Amino acid sequence: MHDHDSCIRAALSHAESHCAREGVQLTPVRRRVLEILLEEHRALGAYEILDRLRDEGLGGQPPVVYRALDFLIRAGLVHRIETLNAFAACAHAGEGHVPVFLICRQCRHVIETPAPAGGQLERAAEGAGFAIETTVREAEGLCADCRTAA
Amino acid sequence: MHDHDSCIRAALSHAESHCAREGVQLTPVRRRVLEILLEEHRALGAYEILDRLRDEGLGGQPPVVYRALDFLIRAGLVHRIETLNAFAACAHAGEGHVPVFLICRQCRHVIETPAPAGGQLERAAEGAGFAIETTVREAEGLCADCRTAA
DNA sequence: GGTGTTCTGTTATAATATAACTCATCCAGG
DNA sequence: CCTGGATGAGTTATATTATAACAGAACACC
Ligand SMILES: [Zn+2]
Ligand SMILES: [Zn+2]
Ligand SMILES: [Zn+2]
Ligand SMILES: [Zn+2]
Repeated sequence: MHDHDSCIRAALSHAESHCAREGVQLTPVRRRVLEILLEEHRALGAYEILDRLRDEGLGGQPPVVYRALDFLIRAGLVHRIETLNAFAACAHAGEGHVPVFLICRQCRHVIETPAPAGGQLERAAEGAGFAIETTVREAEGLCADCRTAA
Repeated sequence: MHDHDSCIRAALSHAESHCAREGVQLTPVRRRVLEILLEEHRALGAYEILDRLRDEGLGGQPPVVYRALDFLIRAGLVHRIETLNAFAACAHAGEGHVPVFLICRQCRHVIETPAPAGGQLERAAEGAGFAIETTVREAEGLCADCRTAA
């Protein structure tokens, strides 16, 4: 099993030092959005996050949460999952990785696996003279638990 | 340069024989959606396609175009580009490939490159005991033309 | 001619995302 | 001090993307 409390603390402290180093602000809204994603430990839609914020009296309109997510994504602390139109806290913040996501269509869990750069996308881009800026690598299927359950 | 007329004809004839083989119908709406995507030779949003259909008196409501797109995607004739929430005719229909997309953020062109199976996604999945059903591989950046222009 | 199947038409609405403007705060330069 | 720029939050309204739900046409099979 996984020590979720210490995993959250580590991620938050990484976020703090990252923001301090970059000279940007981890404001209460931004910090709370990151905490929510870390606590849930799964991908949440922007409006799910917004509902949580609203319950806590912290910014009741969509732009608030979308701006916070933009910030966290630019900082590399959160990833957007294109396949789900959802967002998840990075599970390997600060490790210099390309994110690869495995999304279970049954239990909806998202596994972020660390991967080195230099896969098919990079090779394809090189062949075409294309300069990559960001990449999306996502797979949908059945996770190990759901496979054994079935 | 690229002989677009013959490329469209080839793709349509592949679509016809594929549907005949599978015993499914390439109806007028479905065929026209595929033609539009082939003619444009780029990624179109569902509502852009819908506007074109409407002009031709062929199905004026969103469900019509979304249903046609579902069909064409299931048939492997069209791909959904997750990064753009858009759709593009497959440039390698019938060649048994995993789609890899290079999306230029400047000219919005989408390059579909053929790629073999067995990249990072598959390796990551194997390590996690995850059974892949579909994959998304997309990169955003600058295409060769836009790089030389800049 | 009934009966199941497939496809389309239509209305309404859900879910996701952004534009545009306002206001508060902080802080460096004068 | 006080002021002008920068940053971030609040708010209203709206744009964009996608689906639910149900009705009717067309056809195929028995
Ligand atoms: Zn990550
Ligand atoms: Zn699962
Ligand atoms: Zn393809
Ligand atoms: Zn370009």
